[in-house]
Amino acid sequence: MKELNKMAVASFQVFLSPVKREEVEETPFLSSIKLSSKSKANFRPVVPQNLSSSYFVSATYDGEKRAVCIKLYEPKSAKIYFWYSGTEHRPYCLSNLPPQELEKLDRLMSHPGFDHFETVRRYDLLLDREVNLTKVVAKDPLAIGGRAKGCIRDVIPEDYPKVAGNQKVKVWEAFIKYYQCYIYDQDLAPGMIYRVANGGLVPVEYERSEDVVNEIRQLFQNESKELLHHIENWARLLECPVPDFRRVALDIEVFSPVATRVPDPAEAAYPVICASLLGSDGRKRVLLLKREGVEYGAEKLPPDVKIEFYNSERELLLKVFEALWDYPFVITFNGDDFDLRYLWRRAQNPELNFRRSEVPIEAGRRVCLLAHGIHLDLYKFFFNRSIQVYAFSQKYRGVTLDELGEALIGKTKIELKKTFQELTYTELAQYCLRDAEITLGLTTFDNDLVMKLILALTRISRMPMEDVTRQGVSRWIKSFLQYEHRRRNMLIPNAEDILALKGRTTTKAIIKGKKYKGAIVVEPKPGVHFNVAVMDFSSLYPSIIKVHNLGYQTILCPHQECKVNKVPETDNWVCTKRKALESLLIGSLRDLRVEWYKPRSRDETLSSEMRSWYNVIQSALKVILNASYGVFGAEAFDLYCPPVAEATAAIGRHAITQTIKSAQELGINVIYGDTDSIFLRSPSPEQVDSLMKWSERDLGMDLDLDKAYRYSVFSSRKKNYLGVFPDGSVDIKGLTGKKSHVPVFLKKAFLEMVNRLGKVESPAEFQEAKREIQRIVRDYYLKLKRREFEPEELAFEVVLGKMPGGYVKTTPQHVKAARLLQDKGKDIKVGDSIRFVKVVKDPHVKPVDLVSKSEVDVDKYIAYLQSTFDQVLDALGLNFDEIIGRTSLDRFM
DNA sequence: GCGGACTGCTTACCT
DNA sequence: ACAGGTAAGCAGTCCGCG
Repeated sequence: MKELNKMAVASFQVFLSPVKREEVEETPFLSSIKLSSKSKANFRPVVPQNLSSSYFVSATYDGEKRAVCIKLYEPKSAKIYFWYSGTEHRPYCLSNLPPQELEKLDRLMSHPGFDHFETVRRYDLLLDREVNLTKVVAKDPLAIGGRAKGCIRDVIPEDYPKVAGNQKVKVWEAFIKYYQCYIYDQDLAPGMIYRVANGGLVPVEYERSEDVVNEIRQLFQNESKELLHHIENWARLLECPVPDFRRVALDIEVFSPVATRVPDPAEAAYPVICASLLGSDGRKRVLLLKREGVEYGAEKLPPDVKIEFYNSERELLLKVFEALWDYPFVITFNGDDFDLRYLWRRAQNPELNFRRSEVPIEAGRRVCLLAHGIHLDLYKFFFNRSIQVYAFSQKYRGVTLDELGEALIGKTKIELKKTFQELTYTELAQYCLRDAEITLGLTTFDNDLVMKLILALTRISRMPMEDVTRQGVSRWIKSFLQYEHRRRNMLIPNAEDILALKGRTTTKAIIKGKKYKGAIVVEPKPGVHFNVAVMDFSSLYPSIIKVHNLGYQTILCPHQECKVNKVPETDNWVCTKRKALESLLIGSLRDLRVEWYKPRSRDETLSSEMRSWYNVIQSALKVILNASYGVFGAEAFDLYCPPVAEATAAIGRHAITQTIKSAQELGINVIYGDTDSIFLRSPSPEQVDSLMKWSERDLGMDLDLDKAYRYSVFSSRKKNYLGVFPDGSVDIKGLTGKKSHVPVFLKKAFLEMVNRLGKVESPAEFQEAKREIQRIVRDYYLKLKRREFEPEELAFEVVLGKMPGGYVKTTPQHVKAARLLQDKGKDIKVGDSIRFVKVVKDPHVKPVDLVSKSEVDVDKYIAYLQSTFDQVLDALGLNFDEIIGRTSLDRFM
């Protein structure tokens, strides 16, 4: 085990005046606590010489100490401790110029942050050979790449051509945050357990069951040694137990002179009038500012909620700050941009007279972090598309506290009938408390699922918890790939170098403006098909990346002899001599999820606690795996390499076409397929089995039976079908009647039909069902004709993708409605759902609240009813016009 | 000046 | 700031039309 040297600094967090606070208890495992007498450090939590097992939860760079600060969470005391790196590691970047050439650069040599040169060797994966490089070591990360002019990474390529002509000079690894650099080089594992011994940071091996280790080894014995090694490494990170996170949810309310305006945190011009602090320890506090003319109110708050009144805003803020110094984790919803930012800005107000050291918030340009604990902004986390789609299977749509609360924990915000100023104290308290309840609830439901998910992602990505919650999946993947490069002494390439060598694609996308051809969708066979089996490749793209050795190094590699190893349908070739890092890492994650965590998350022989943890891990892996192909086609990704994405998709197309061919040769009727799946009409178990074996043998990939339908209904439209399971439940894909923006009137009609279809068990029962479906269609048609509806039921609900003013090319209907709302003084933001009804009069839309029954454009709704039902009626051999008794002449009229 | 054919924009969805 | 493919509706444009 490796011990790291560091410098030990002072003690514990101590509050001197003006904040009164109980003496902090000394915990027995802290051997030396030094209390700093310097007022500047009053509020700084400090470093113990010794500390028992604690979780590495965060890392930052401390500019004053010129050291990496690692935040350790000790779960028994439920406190955060700091550990600082020493001088053994310094920020650096790499250059291809030898030291004697670099020495010619005045601005480099005279840079106050420059320290020294070292000569190093690295493996350059693009060139497939070792290279000699100079490590330019600095005293401070800002010297390498600060915002000030003349930082080292700019100076080297700018100045060298001036002294030596046009020679190609480059720098590498100059854009890596220093604390990440430190994590990679010291082989640290965020999210894992460490202790501090004599001032050194020591990894702690947790107790692992021998059985688990052996079972994993057994399970993957046929894989390569390298792959097994990675599987075991990931498992070591992911099997590690999870602590209980002591945390507080914070929500504040601010006075506003204009009822419809939210106060701007950049100004923080108005007082904070209420704050809720809801602890995972059960403490529930609502802090209220006493104001003139405000009534107490009759509302009863729960008895365990402590209501605190403050005569001055300063006192109130001090109490809030006290909690922010105390709790190791602080949870907010949009705290980066509102709650914490507002508090921070407010504390700058000279009238409130706060000293810098009293304020626990460190406001950056886009984030607000805590000087002491960890701030997790759930808005950013739930906004993450990958989290939304893959971890929560689109259970929520809009990313608002209200919608998330409703969708995940069944708790909504309190609806206000009055403006903020008109609220009584208790009404305000209730409102604010509810927001904090939802915020905390979002981290506690399903046994702290969200906290566990964040921790799992922290371990995989090797990033601090704060960063994991704020950044997208491409950053997570980048981070662990950078770590793996450093582990192996490989040079982390510059994006432009990959692009220069491997930026071209050879296939033509079907969609205009896309870079390469994607997946195949099989033309469906329209009609009703009984006994349908759906087979699919488990994790198709990650499997391809694994099996076909794909990565930026191996695609279009420099070896002449590999050029025959062509990717089908493209001009790309893949290396036959080296193993790609991405192939190894994504492959091992895939195998671990598919073969280990997914089955065990459903294994009834395990405790429910174990199952739920395994379920968290398998969804974390799912999030990463689902993005692992896409990132190579995403310009923002540091290892952006379009031919890798192109090859992955091409091999995917090849795999599914071959599979369809093979199925047909086995005499199976393939009725549909999309990307990685094929739909088979009443195949025999033997046929299914043969196909699985064929895939395993000929493609080297797992083709599994995914689901079986009693019957399925297809129109001629792709990505558009309905399948009835043996138990009568109905799987609906892509049909308009299920889409979220469709008026409830149409959804209700559609649902009635779906329910009827769920009851059909055999072809013979279809006649009766068809008759009833015709009746349903007629009923709803007549309801529209007779205007038997409420405008509310006819509202479309479409989300604004931009600010209403941002639409310059066209003005879609929901934007027209949004602008009408703005005219009424409503505050409209990106992401808001706009509810509107189609009307006869000119702009043809109206916000739902302004519509009366008589203005509704009934014909438009009948047309919508038709298109909604046509998707299914086609397949049933029914015709909308005939059902409603409309002749072609009627339609002409 | 109007309608049809067309393209492009936008959203929601599938894998 | 993961990808491409598909459906649907509407907005805008162009062209023909005595």
